Amino acid sequence: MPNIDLADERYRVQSVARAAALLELVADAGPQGLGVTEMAQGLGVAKSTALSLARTLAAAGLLRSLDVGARYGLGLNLLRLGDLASQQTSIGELGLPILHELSRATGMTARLAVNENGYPIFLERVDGGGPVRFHAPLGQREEPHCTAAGKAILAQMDEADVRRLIDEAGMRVHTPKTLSTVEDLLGDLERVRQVGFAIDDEEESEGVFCAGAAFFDHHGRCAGALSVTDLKLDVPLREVQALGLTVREHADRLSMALSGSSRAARR
Amino acid sequence: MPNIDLADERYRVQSVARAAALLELVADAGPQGLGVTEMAQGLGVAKSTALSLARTLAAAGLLRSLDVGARYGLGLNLLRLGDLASQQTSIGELGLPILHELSRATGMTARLAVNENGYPIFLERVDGGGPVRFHAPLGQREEPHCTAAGKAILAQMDEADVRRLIDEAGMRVHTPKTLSTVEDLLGDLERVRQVGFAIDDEEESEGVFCAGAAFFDHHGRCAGALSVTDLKLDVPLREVQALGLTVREHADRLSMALSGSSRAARR
DNA sequence: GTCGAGTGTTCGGCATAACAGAACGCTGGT
DNA sequence: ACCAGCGTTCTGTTATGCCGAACACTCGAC
Repeated sequence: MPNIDLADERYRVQSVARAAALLELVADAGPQGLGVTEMAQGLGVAKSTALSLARTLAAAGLLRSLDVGARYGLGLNLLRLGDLASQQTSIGELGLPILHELSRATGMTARLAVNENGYPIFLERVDGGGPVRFHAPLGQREEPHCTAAGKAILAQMDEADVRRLIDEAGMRVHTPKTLSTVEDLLGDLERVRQVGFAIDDEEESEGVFCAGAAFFDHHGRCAGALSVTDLKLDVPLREVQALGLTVREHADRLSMALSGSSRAARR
Repeated sequence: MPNIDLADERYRVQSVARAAALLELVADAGPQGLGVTEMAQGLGVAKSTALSLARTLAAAGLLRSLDVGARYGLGLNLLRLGDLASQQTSIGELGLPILHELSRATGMTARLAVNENGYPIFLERVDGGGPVRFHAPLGQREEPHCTAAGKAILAQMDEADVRRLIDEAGMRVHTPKTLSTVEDLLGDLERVRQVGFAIDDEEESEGVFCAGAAFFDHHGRCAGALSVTDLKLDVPLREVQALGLTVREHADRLSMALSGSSRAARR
C-alpha cells in the first residue's frame, strides 16, 4: 500500500502513529475484526501494548469491541468524523446537491473526486436508481490513467507534469482497453480538452462505463472532477455525447459555486 | 457533549487518548480548522505537545494541514475509514438497498440507525426527492426519547432498562411536544409495541415529522431502526397509519435479510 | 518605519508513562 | 482430561512523550 507521507518526519509521537497503523490494520481485516494477538503481530509489538492501544481507541469510539471485549472492528465515530471531513472540505458541501441532481438527471451513480496532486480521491457518492451498486469506497485514491475522473484531472495539467505523475503512478493494465503508453494517454487527454469531458470505456473494469468532467476553484485551478458510472450495456453509444455534456454542465455549475458567487471564502 | 466511556478505564495510553480528543476538537472547529495554539488550549497541553500530535495525525491522514503547515482540518483518510466502518457493520450493506426503496416508496428522507446500548446511531441516509434536505450527520448518536428511531429501539427493551437508560441520557425538552416524563414515554412505547412503529410528531424539531420501526438480527435482538423524515406539512394526518406500516414492512424485510431467511422475531 | 502581540517552530532535560515479557485464567477443540 | 490458543493482568525498566523557555516569523497599530 503506497501511503507516502511527505509531512515532516520530526516530532512524531510513537504511540499515536501505532494507533493510526492499528486503525488501518483493522480496516483491512474486514467484518470479523481483529483479536489482540493478531494486532500485536501486525504491529510488531507485545500483546499488552496492542491491548492498551485498542482499549484507548475503543473508548474514543474509533474502534468498537464486537463480541464482549474480544475482537475489535472499526468504530462508528469514524463515520461521523468522515462525514464531517467531507462537509468541511466545502467542495463536498457545495458539491453534494449538484451530485444529487447529476445522479437524477442521468439515472447513474454519480461521484465527486478532489484533485490531490493529480490523483482523484473520491469524496462523495450518490447511487443511481439501478439495481447494480458500484462499490467504490469513499476516500480512496484512484488511478489517474484509467478512470474518467483521473483523466479529466490529467487533461488540465501540462504535459511535463502528466509525464512526471505517470512515471510515479505507473499505468497498470486492467483490461484489454486500458491505455498502456503515455503517448496514447496524451492523445486521449487532447481529445478530453476538445470535448470537455473524459470517457472511461471499460478501461478500468470490464463492462463498466464512466464519464467525467473537471471543476475548478476560485483560482481557476483544477480542484477535482465529477463522474458518472454505469454498466456499459445501459449506455447506448449514441448517447455518450449527450451524457458527457450533462456531466460537464454539472461540473461547470460546481465551478461557479466554488468561484464564490454565494460563499464568503475569506477567513 | 456527553461522551460517556463505558469501556474499562484501565490500560489507557495517554497520548492516543489525547490524539482522539484532538480529532473531536478539530471536528467541532469547522471548515477553517484549528491552529496549534487553539489545540493546546483545548486539550490543556503545551503547544509543542499539540504540534507533535497534530503532525503525527497528519502523517496518518487523519488530519490534513490546510495552509502550508499552519492550520489543521480533518483528514480525508477519515472518509475512507468511516465508509469501511459502515460496510463492515454489514447492516449498512444489507440495509442500503432497502433504504433506497423505502425512500422511493414514501418520497421522504430515509435513514438507518443501529442500536448502540439503546442509543440510535445513524449509519446510512438516502435523501428524498423533495427540495428540503435534512442534514443529520452520519455516525451521530441521537437522543432516544424524542426521535422515531430512538423510541422504536426503546420499545424493544424492558422497562427497567429503559428507566436506566433515560436516567443516564436525560429527557431534554426541544419543543412543546417533547415527552418530558418517563411515564409519558413508557406509555408511548406501549403504543409503539401495539402498532409496530414509532412516531416523532414535532418532538425533536418543530415542523418535522418522523416515523420509525425496529429491525432485528439473527438472534432476535433489536439491531437498530429504519426511519423516514419529512416536513409535517407534507404528511397528511390520515396517512400516518399507512406510512408507519410501510416503514415497518421495510424494517421487517431487513430483519429477514439479517436473519438469513425468515423469523421476524417480535417480542 | 518601528514596535509589539500574536502566531508556529525548535530544542534539551526530566519524570512520567508507555512498553515488553512472563504469568494468569479462560474457552473450545481433540 | 488434556493441551493449545486466546484475552487479560501485573511489575520493572527505560525509552519516550511531555513541558517550558527561547526562537523565528507575520501581521497590525501607531
